[in-house]
Amino acid sequence: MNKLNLTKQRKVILDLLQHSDDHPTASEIIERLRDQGHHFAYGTVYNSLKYLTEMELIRELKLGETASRYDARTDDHHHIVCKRCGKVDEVLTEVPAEWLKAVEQETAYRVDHAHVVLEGVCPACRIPQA
Amino acid sequence: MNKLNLTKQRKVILDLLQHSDDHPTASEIIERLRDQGHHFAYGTVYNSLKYLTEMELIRELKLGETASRYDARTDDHHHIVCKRCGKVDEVLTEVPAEWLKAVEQETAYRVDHAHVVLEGVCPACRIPQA
DNA sequence: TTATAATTTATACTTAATCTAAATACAAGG
DNA sequence: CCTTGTATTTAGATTAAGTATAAATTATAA
Ligand SMILES: [Mn+2]
Ligand SMILES: [Mn+2]
Ligand SMILES: [Zn+2]
Ligand SMILES: [Zn+2]
Repeated sequence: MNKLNLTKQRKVILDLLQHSDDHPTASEIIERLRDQGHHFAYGTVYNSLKYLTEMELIRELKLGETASRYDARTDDHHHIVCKRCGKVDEVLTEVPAEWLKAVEQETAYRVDHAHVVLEGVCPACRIPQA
Repeated sequence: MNKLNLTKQRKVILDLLQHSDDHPTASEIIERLRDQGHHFAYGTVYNSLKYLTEMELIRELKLGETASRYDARTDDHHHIVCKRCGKVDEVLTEVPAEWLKAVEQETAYRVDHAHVVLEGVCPACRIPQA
């Protein structure tokens, strides 16, 4: 409920994410900041990512890799990972509500949220190689 | 394709998992082994879990927590995590095949596998407190 | 038995992420 | 403009999960 405090560092990091077309990890973000001439402290990048996530300006993705990825897309959606090249793409097709109902029936949980991580092979990796 | 080599350590760990009704992490497994009087090296537990996973006798679960969990249930299924108490329960209801088809259409990926991690509140945590 | 390969063990190391304490920036109030 | 309190950044230390290494042990096979 607090008012947003976008420091220079937080703004730069948010901007970087909003102009990325992928889902970078913290260390990829640090690399890109370096490339842009910024030298924020390691901890600042983590703090900023946490702050932006709490403010719901970005989302933290845990896709089962060692490091979290970050996403400026904040609407509910899923992700698919290419098992060959590691590319992470968006999945906007929504999980059917009846399925969630069925899960509530089965488990007796109240279901708040579902995140699907799909694994597959991306179009580029499927092209036959010479 | 190699024949199974279940050493004493691997057997004990597999047995422990098969008799667990939850989804313990590696360090929880190490604790329980201690309680049973076993003192396997730290690395042996990790190696055994990796071996058993590769042999498909158990499955490694990455539910977005800091540590992997392990599951002796090897048929395809999903998981729901209670946001209050952290309990992890099984979800056997299968994701509709049409949904997977729709994702293939949307992304142009070939989809091999989908793992859903649901978040909700378990029945016990929903009981009104005094 | 002796040689060979696989596994376990103890320990060192890596990586992602958090914590800490000092330095810096920022927002009011006077 | 100056002073004071609060929030943030910084650099570096620390934690936690997991991996790597090399010596010791165990199992397999000639
Ligand atoms: Mn996304
Ligand atoms: Mn399970
Ligand atoms: Zn690919
Ligand atoms: Zn609960």
